[in-house]
Amino acid sequence: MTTSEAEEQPALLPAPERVRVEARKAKPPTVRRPVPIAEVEPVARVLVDVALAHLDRPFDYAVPETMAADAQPGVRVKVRFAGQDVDGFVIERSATTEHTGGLQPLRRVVSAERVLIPHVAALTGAVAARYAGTRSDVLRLAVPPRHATAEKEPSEPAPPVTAASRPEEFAHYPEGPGVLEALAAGASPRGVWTVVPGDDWAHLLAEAVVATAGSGRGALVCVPDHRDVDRLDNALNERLGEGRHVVLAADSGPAERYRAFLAISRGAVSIVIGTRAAAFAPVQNLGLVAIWDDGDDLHDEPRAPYPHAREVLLIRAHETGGAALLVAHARSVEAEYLLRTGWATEVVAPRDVVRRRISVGLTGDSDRDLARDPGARTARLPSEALTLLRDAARDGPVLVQTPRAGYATRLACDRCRTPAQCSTCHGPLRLLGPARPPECAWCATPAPGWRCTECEGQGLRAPVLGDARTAEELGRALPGVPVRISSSRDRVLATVENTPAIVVATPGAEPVAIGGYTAVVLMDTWLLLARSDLRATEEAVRRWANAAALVRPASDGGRVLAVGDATHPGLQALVRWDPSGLARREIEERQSAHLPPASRVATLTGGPDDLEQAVAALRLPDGAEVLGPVPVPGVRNALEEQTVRYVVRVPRSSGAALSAALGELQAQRSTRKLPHLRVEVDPAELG
DNA sequence: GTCATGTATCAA
DNA sequence: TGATACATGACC
Repeated sequence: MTTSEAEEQPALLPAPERVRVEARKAKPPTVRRPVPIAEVEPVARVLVDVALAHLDRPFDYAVPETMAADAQPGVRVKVRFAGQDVDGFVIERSATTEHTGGLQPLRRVVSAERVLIPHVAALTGAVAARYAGTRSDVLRLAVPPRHATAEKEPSEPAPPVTAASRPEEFAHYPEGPGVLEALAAGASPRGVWTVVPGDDWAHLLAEAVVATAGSGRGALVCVPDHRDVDRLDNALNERLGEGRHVVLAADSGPAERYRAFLAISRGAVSIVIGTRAAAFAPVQNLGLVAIWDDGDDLHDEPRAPYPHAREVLLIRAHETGGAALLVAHARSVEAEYLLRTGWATEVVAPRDVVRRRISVGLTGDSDRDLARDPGARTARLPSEALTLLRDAARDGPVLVQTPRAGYATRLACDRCRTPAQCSTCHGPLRLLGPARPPECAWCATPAPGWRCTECEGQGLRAPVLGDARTAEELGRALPGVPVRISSSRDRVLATVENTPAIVVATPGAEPVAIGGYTAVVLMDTWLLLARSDLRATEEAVRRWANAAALVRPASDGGRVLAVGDATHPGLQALVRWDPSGLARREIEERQSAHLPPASRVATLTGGPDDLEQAVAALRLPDGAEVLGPVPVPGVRNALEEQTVRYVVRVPRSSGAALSAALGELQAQRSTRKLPHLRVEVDPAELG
C-alpha cells in the first residue's frame, strides 16, 4: 500500500493477520493466510454479545470476501473479541471505520437470515437506554434462540386480509368508530380504550387489527397470559380467517417460536399476537401496537433490564409514528398519564351504556369479627352474598372471586384501614421485628408515634391472613350445586359451561362463562387492598373489574356484589364503575407525594458497601432524591451481608437523565470490575 | 468476561 | 535479577 492510498483510506483494512504473533513465545505462531476482504462496504458494525456494560456499543470488523454477500445487517455472526469467539449481530455495513487500529475479520456468518431488522435494532437501543440496561440483554429478549431446522423451512406467506372493517359495531363508544376508521385510512390514532362490560375485548382488538390491515399495515397485540392469547387467537381466526396471523409466545417451544418469529421477520405475516416477548416482534411496516390490560403485572419482563411490554410498545409507536391502543376494563395510572399529557385520546362508553351493562352492589364485610375470632369462617360470607348466590345459581354459573392469602402485607390503621404511610417519603410502613417500631419500607425512617392521617387513629394492624376454604364453605351452604375451582395453585380453567355451578376463582384465574355469569361475588376485598404495594388500590380495582366484567349484562339480570368497606375509594370506584375516576384520583395523590408516574423512580439493590459507594458516585439530575438504604428481607449475598435497596426518584421530566446516570454508573462499575448491582427503572413493585 | 501489560514486592 | 502477584486498560 502506498502512502497516498493509506491517506485516502485512513483506518481501513488491515492486515487480518494482525493476530499477535510476536507475543507468543511458547507456541510457534499459527501462520494464517491473509483473508481477502470484500471490495464494497468492507466494514461490518457488530453488536457483540458480551455482558459488560462498558462494552455495550458496536465494534467494527472486516468483512471477508467470502462473506460479502451474507454479512448483511441483521444477521448473526461469530467474531473474535478479546481473544474469544463471541456471538453478535451485524447492524450495519459501511465503507469506512472510525477505529484507528486494524480490524479483525468476521469469523463466520452463522446464517444469512436477517433476524434483527433495523427498526428492532433501534428499538433495543432505546429500551436499553430507558431501563439503564445493556443492549445485549435486550437483544436476548428481542431475538429468540436460533433453531436451524426451523430456519431451513420456507415461511408460507399469509393470505391477504379480505375482511372489511366494521367500525359501526362500536358506535356505543362515541370515539370508537372514529379510531377504527382512522386506522383503516392509514392514520395513526393513539387511544386509551376502556372496554365496557359485556363487550368482548378480543373482538374489539380483532376489529382494530382488521382496520389496520385494511390500510396495508401490520399490527402487533400483547396480552398478559396464554388464556388471553387463545381468546384473541380465536377472535382473529373468526374475524380475518385462519392463517392471517401468528402467535409469538415463549411457551410454545423453541422450534415453534422460532418458526413464528421467522414468518414475521421474513415479512410472510404482519399480524402478530402474543405475550410480553412479542412486544419486540419484527413486524414489517408496523401500523398498530396494542395491549390488553396493561396493568397486569405479567406484562413485566422478569429478566434484565425488566422492561414492561406497554413501555416497549409505546417506544415503538413513538419511533415508527404508528398507532397505539391501550385496551382494558380498568385503567392503569400510566394510561391515565398518557391521556393527561394529551399523547392519547380517551375512548369510553357513556354512563347510560355502562348502567345497562353493569350493576355492582356492596355489602359490609365482617372482617372485624373474623379478626376477633379467626375460627368463625362463615362470618366471611355475609347473608346478602349467600342469598344472591343461591338465587343466581338457579339460572346459570356464578363466580366467586377469593383472593389468596400470602401477599406481602403492609400496615394499616386499625380503625379506618387506611394504609399507613411514612411521614417523610410516603412509602409504606411495615414491621420487621417484634421489638421494633414500624418503619418505612423505602427510607427506613422509624415511625414510633404513628398517627393515621385520615382518622387520627393510633392503632396499627397487620391484616389477618386466612386461608380460604371458600369452596368447601359454599358447597355446604348451597347443597346440590356443583362447585368448581380455578386457581393458579391448582388448575386454571379457561371457560365454564352455561349451567348452574359455583365457580370459585383466585384473581386473574376467573374462567370465562359462555353467555356470562348470572352473578359475580367479590370476597375479602380488604385482602387485595392490603397488599404492601404502591399500586394496591389500582391493582385491586383492576382485578375486581376483570372478574365483574364476566357477568351477563345488568339488563339481563346479571349482578355483581362486592364484600367490603363502602368507604374505600377503590370499592367506591367499582360500585360506580368508574375506573377512569379512580385513575385520576390515584394520579393526583401520587403527584403530590412525588410517586410514579408523576415521578420517575428507580431502585438499586445489592450489598450495603457496594451500594453506598455506587450512590455516592451517581451523577443525578437536579431535583433527585435518594431514599434508603433499606434492608431487603430474606436476601443475602455470598458474604452473608444483608442485601439492601435504595430508591431514587426524580421529576418525570428528568427521567431520561436518571436512566442515563444509572447506565453510566453500570458502565463505570463494569470497567472497574466492581460487583454487579441490580438496577430497576420503573420497578414493578414499590413498597 | 479475557488477555496483555505495568508496577510492586521479595528471595536469592 | 527473575519470579510472582496484583492492578489497569483494551477489547474492533
